[in-house]
Parts: sequence; C-alpha cells; structure tokens
Amino acid sequence: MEERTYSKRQAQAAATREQLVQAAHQVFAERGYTAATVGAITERANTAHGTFYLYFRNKDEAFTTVLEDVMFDVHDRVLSFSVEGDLRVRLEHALRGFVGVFAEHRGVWRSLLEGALTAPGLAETWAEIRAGFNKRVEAVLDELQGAGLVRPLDSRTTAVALCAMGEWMAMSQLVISDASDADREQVLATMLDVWHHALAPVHVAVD
Amino acid sequence: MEERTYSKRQAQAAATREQLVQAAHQVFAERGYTAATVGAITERANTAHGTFYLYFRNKDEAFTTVLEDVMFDVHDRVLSFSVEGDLRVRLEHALRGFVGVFAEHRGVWRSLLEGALTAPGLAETWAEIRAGFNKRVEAVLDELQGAGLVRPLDSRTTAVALCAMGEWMAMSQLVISDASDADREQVLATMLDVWHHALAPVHVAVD
Amino acid sequence: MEERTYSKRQAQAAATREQLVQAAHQVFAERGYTAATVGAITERANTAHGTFYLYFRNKDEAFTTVLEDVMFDVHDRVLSFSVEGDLRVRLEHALRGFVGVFAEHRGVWRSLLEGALTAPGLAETWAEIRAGFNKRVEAVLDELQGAGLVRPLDSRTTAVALCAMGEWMAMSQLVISDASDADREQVLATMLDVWHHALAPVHVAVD
Amino acid sequence: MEERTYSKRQAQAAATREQLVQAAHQVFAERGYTAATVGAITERANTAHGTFYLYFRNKDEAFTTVLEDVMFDVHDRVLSFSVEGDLRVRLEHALRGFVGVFAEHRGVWRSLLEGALTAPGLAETWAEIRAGFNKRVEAVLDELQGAGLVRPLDSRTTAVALCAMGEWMAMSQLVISDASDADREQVLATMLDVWHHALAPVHVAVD
DNA sequence: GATGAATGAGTCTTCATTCAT
DNA sequence: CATGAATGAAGACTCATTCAT
Repeated sequence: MEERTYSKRQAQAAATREQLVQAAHQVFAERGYTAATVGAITERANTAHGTFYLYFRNKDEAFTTVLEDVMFDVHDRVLSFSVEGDLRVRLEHALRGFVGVFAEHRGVWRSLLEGALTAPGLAETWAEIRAGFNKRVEAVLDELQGAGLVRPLDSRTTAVALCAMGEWMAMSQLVISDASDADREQVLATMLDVWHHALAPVHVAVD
Repeated sequence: MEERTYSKRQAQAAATREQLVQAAHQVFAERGYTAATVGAITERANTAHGTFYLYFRNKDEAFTTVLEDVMFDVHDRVLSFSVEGDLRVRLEHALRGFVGVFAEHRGVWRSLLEGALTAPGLAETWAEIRAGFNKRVEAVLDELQGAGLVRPLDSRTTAVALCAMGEWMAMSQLVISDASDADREQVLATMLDVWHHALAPVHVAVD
Repeated sequence: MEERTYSKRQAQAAATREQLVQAAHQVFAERGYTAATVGAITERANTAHGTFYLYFRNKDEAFTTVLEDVMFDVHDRVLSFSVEGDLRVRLEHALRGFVGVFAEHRGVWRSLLEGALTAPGLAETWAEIRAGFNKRVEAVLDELQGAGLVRPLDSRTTAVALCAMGEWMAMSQLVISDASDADREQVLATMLDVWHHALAPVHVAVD
Repeated sequence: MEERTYSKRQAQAAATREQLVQAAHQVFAERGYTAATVGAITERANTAHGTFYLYFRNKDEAFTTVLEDVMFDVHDRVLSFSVEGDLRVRLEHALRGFVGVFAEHRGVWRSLLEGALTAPGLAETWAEIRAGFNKRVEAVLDELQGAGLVRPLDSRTTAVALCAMGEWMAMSQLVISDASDADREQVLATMLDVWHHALAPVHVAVD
C-alpha cells in the first residue's frame, strides 16, 4: 500500500519535473538566457513559482538540464553510426543529424552562447559537453580507422579540429543568423566536403 | 580671450568624455554587456553618475561608442594596405592586424556577441559594422585584382565569404576561448593559408 | 486540512493587501499624487518594497484601488436612498453624505485632481467614475419622478448639471481650501437649496 | 560711454529675461507644472541652462513671473471698467474678459492648479492673487453701489462669493475640460445671469 | 510534494541646482 | 552677463531566491 502511494508520488513528481523541463526548454529558446525568468517557466509549466526550486537549485541548473535534453538528441542523431555504406554516406548521415540538431534547437543554442558569455558556470558546462562530444568523435574515428574507412591520422587532434569547425559553422550560419532550408543544405554540403577531404584514405582530387 | 575660455572648457569636456569612454571600454571588457552598469563606469571614470547621461543617451550608446573606438583600430591595422610586397606578405600583414585586434580587445568582442544576443539594437549595429567592413575588403580585392595580385573572381561574394570565415574563426578561437600566443599564431597561419589559397592567381597545389 | 491552509494563506495575503491599500490611502492623502512614493507606502505598510508589485502593477493602479475604496463610501452614503420622507429630507440625507465623503477623504480628492492633471490615464479614470455616478443619479431621479417626488424633467441632463455643480462646489470649497465645520454646513445648505429648487415639483418661491 | 555700455547691457539683459519668460509661459502651458523642466525652458529661450538662474531663483519663481504676466491681462480686460452703460452691459464686458483670460491661458491655469496642489508655495501665491483680485472687485462694487447701479449689500462678502463662483466655473468648465466656443458662450451667459441677479438693485423676477 | 507570499538588492534614468570659466 | 559642464539625490520597477503553510 505504502509502496503504491510512494511510486504514485514518484510518478507525479516525474511528471511535474518533465513539465518544468519542457517549459524551460521553450522559454529559454524563445527569450534567451538572461530574459528567461523563473516566473515565465513556472507559469508555462502550470506549477507554483516555488516548485521550480524543488527540482533545480537555480536558473543555471535548469538550463543545464535542458541542454542535456538536447544532447540526447545529438547522440541519437549524430553519434550512433548505425548506417552502413562508404565513408561519404556515413558522414552525410551524421552531419545531416548534426546540422538538424542546431537548426531545430536554434533558440537553445543561442541561449547557450549567451549564457556562456554571462554566467561563468555555463561556460564550463559547455566546455565539458564539448569535451565529451570530441571524445566520442575521436572514438568513432578510431573505429573507422580500424575498419580502413579513414586514413591514418591523429584521431584526437583531428576530432578536435573538425568538431570546432563544425560547431562554429553551425553557430554562425544556423544559430546566430536565421538560415533558410537552402542555406542549411549549403552548410551541410560545405561541412561534408571538409570532413570527407580530411578523412578519406585515398587522396581526393580537389575540383 | 573668449576663445581661450571656450577651448579650455571644451578641453575639459573632451577629457571627461574620454575618461568615460575609457572607463566604459574597461568595464564592458571586464564584465560583459549585461553585467556592465552605468554606476561602475562612472565610478571608474571618477565622475558623478549623472555625468554619464551628459555624453551618452544610455548604455547602448556608450557601448556603440566603445565599438567605434575599436573599429578605428581595425581600419588602421587591417584596412590600410600600405605594405609593399607580394600577396602573401600583404595578406599576412593585414591578417596579423586582424587577429591582433580581436586578441587585444577580446573583452569588447565578447560583449558585442553577448549584447547582440540580448539587445536587438546591437545586433543591427553589428550587422552594419560588418557590412562596412565587407565593403572595404571588397574594394581592396578589386584593387589587388587590378594590380594582378589576385585572380579574377567575384570580389563581393569572396569578400563576404572570407570575412565571415575570419570573423568566426577569430570569435571562436580568440574571443570565446582564451587563446595563448601560440594558438594565436596558429589561427593566423590557418587564416593566411585559406585566404592565400582562395586569392592567389596561380592555382596553388593542394597537397 | 487543505482548506485551512488555503484560507489561512488567503487571509494573510488579504491582510497584507489591506495594509498596503490603507498605507497607500494615507500616503496619497498626505503627500499628494506625485509626491507619494512606493517606498513610503511599503514602509508604512511594513512590507518589503517588492511586495507592492505583488498587489499593484504600478503606482497608478494603487491609486485607482484607493479611489475605488472611496467610491464604495460614496455609494453607501450617497446613492442608497433608504431614507423615507419628503424630497427635502431625502436630498439632505444624500447631500450630507456627499459633502462628508469629500471632507473626510479630502487628501484623496486632492490627489485625484493633481493626478488627473499629471497622468493622462487618471483623467480617464476620473471621467469614468463621474459617468458612472451620473448614471446612478439619473436612475434615482427617474425613480423619484415615478414616485411623484420630482417634477417632470430630462433626468439625464439634470443629473449631469447638478452633479457637475456639486462636484466643483465640493472640490473648491472642501478639497482645495480647508473648510471648517461651519463652512461645511454652509456648503451643504447651498447645495441643498439648489438641488431642491431644481427638482421640487411645485414651483418653490425664491426668497 | 560707460553709461551707454551699461544701458546696453541692461537692455540685453531685459531681452534675455523676456525670452525666458515667454519660453517659460509656453512650456508651462504645454506641459503642465511638474512636467515643465528648466532645460526645456532654456532650450526654447535659446539661452544656456545656467542663465535661467540668473533671472529666477527657481522653477517656482519663474512660474510666478509667468502668472504675473497673465494677471496683467486680467486687470486690463476685467478690472478696468472704462465701459459706459447699464449694469448688465458693464458686467457682460467684464465677464467676457474674464472668460477670455481663462480660455486663452488655459494651459497656465492648469499649471497653476497643478502647481498649487504640488508645491506649497504656489498655493500661497494663488491665495494672494485671489485676495488682490477680490479686493479689487470689492472696490468696484463699492463704486457701482455709490453710483446706484448696484443694490445695497456687503461688498466684501459678495465679492468673495461671486469671484469664487466665477473662478471655479471657469476652472471646471474652461480649464480642466476643453471647452468649445459655444460652451464658452454658455458659461458666460450663466455667469452673467448669476452676477446680474445678485447685484441688480431692482429685484429681478425669477422665471 | 506543492504552494505562492514575501523579500530586498540592484539598475537605469531624470532633473533642479551650482559654479568655474 | 552668459555659459554649460558637473553634480547627486531620488524613484520606479524587476526578479532570483526563501520559507511558512
């Protein structure tokens, strides 16, 4: 009996938390990091103001949570190399996911950039996320190298360089300036070119 | 006699204004756009709070003034192609100035980025600055093309593309992340490579 | 249990609000519209500065609330014709209430006058209050006419004219200049005379 | 020589003062007492900010000066009974001037009302002006009484009562609410009726 | 678990007034 | 006489965070 009540409460709590996270996601995306207020989030989540602090220590933590949400998407769409095929096909699949994540969560990325420039803690959080991502890419490169799909190179350095390029291309082209679908395809094409050129084992002829 | 009085006052006023601009420069650089307060600026400038509004309509205008200050530096160091020599030498000179401006005024650029994400007006200001810079680069490319130092190409499109690349490379590598001197040299080398590759009249072999 | 908690909180909140309204009433009455500050109100209400904005959007809204408070008094004392008797008795009862409301809330009326000359919004609020009051008087005149206590006349026009007279008599004699009790009685007598003369069905001999 | 220079300076000073008074008149009339700023006045007068304090101790004094200006108009048009004719003709002449002064300087009267409710000093100034005016009317009544144009009555009390009535009728009908020319004529007619009724030696039949 | 009332520090902006030139 | 730069006090409003219920 107690058990049931308990788990019922737990479920209720999980639902409340989810509402808050969703609301925070929307509010941060729409208003940006600074302009997003706790009041706006709780209002949209249909909870009391104080409930916010039951699930997050402060605004920063709420944003970090939203970020983790987005990072799940990144892993699903970018880092799960379930696709078969040659290097170019695999790269396009991954990069399309990458570009998509930035375009779809544009507001959140904007907030991240803004927040990183505003709140010292967020800059660190971002650095950690980036490090994790880089590491994951490094591992993928190692795998692909093992499979002979990628030429021999220092996977760590290459991962860092290519990711930085990708991150800033996405930030500048998709997040800061509002990109049309055509632009988005163009960004994808450019990135694909660079990555392929950098990784392909056989020397690829330029133009 | 009248003249003296007049110019003495003018000098005093100019000095006060300069103090405020310097103070604003420092405060924006240290704290960022949002965290910079009028109080902190006047305190550092050793003026009364109200004096600020004698010279600027509001915080935005003060920041714009600081920005114009920095842009003077840009023009001096980047756009004055007084150097003789072949394309690579000239490019290196200009790009070294470019990289220097970002590295030295890092805090201001950070504030600009933050402000552009926060205050709608600043985003516009930035866009205008960028447009002016692009135009100037376009003109330089035309000149160099006339002198046969640059291969035939659409100077407008090229200017926009290369500047965007340069801006975001500088922003990401020098402004957002704190770059060592070595990194800075590395950024310069990369940019020089890209620009040279893009502009050199003889097709450069890509290794 | 829940109910208790709820109502207890509600009671507390209502009390706080009441404190603020009372404090606002006093401060507006003592200092006038412009000179009244939010700080002075919260100080007198023993609440934090921010609490004010929990109950009012801004200074204007607080004043409007105070005004509504006073208008309740007006309705209670002026517009509830519960008294029996002939026209003169009824009129005296109502006008005594009218004069009393102005004399007792003198400071608030002063603030209203000042505010109407200062804040455009308040002038409108006042106009609305006046319109509502006029309408109510019109209805009363209709009733009395039906009962044969008032001679046939255009109730709308008469209401507007008599109310305007009363309002400005009260404003000038009781609100702007500080009236003694004797003055007050004199004002009442004059008003009663005018109203009675205007409404009495049998033509009343003048002096 | 010195003399000339001196008087030249005096003339210059008088001109500057006149500019300031005119400017103050306009600004007070347009913006109201509180909203009128020293800056706005000096700007319109084409003088330096500081010059204001060469001619007025403060804002209050400037307004008082403007008021004196208007009062000259009042004396010219209302209190100089140069017109011949019977009582009604004379009264109409004077009251037409009275109504005109209020309608034409509407903004200044508004400011006076606002200022009297805001700045304690101004309330006194107004009281003094009123007292002077009342006294002057009292004198006129005495004269007319001597000429047999006005019935025997207590000239002091009558002057106070009639003036108060006139002042508040003008304030409410012409100053606070914006009156059309038709309204203005109506106000004049009403006032004329009351004054004539009150003063005429033969008992006027009330219809 | 949830509520929402209360807090109070922090910021921009305006303007009357002074005074050195 | 005139100037205009400088002052600084004052006030409205926002919002992250706490805590009694």
